[in-house]
Amino acid sequence: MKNNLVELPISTRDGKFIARYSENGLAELNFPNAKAFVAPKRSKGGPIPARIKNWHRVTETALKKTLNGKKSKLPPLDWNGATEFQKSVWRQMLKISAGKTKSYGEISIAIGKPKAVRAVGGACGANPIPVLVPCHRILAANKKLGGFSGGLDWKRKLLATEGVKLTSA
DNA sequence: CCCACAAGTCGCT
DNA sequence: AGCGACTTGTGGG
Repeated sequence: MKNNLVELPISTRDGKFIARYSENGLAELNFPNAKAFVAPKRSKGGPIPARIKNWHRVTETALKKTLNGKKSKLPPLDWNGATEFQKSVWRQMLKISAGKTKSYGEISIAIGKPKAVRAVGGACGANPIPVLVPCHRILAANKKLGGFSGGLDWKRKLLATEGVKLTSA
């Protein structure tokens, strides 16, 4: 498997995100995780293909708008290697509009496997593109916050920005 | 209210 | 093959 991903930073008021692009589109987006943060080494000397620059521009706009609770056009997403199950889950998440939420249970029903709630949680955690693929809009059954692999702080902040009310916790 | 348990699916060891 | 993961519903103390 070739790992020719191009890394590009995106500076926002919430920190610097790292976007990774493959030949097919946006493959990964990372939170400005202060600790595990590694300075992006943009494709060793190689020039960045024009289409990637173009995607990056779209990604940057989309990310900033999303951080402001607005929806926006997304760049092509490269779900390379993902299983059909995961893609189904992520597709459902993309349908959630800003300010709205769904539960893991609702997602599992939407993909025709009402009992696969736990698997949905797993797929969520495996989501390589947080924020743009709104895994943060997925709440536990009774509108509880649930968990978030990118850090609960982010989930809270993102939901607060979108005006979502949480039942508790 | 809090704890324990089981169930469907994926990915890592 | 076994276990944990961003869960959920049920049962008991």
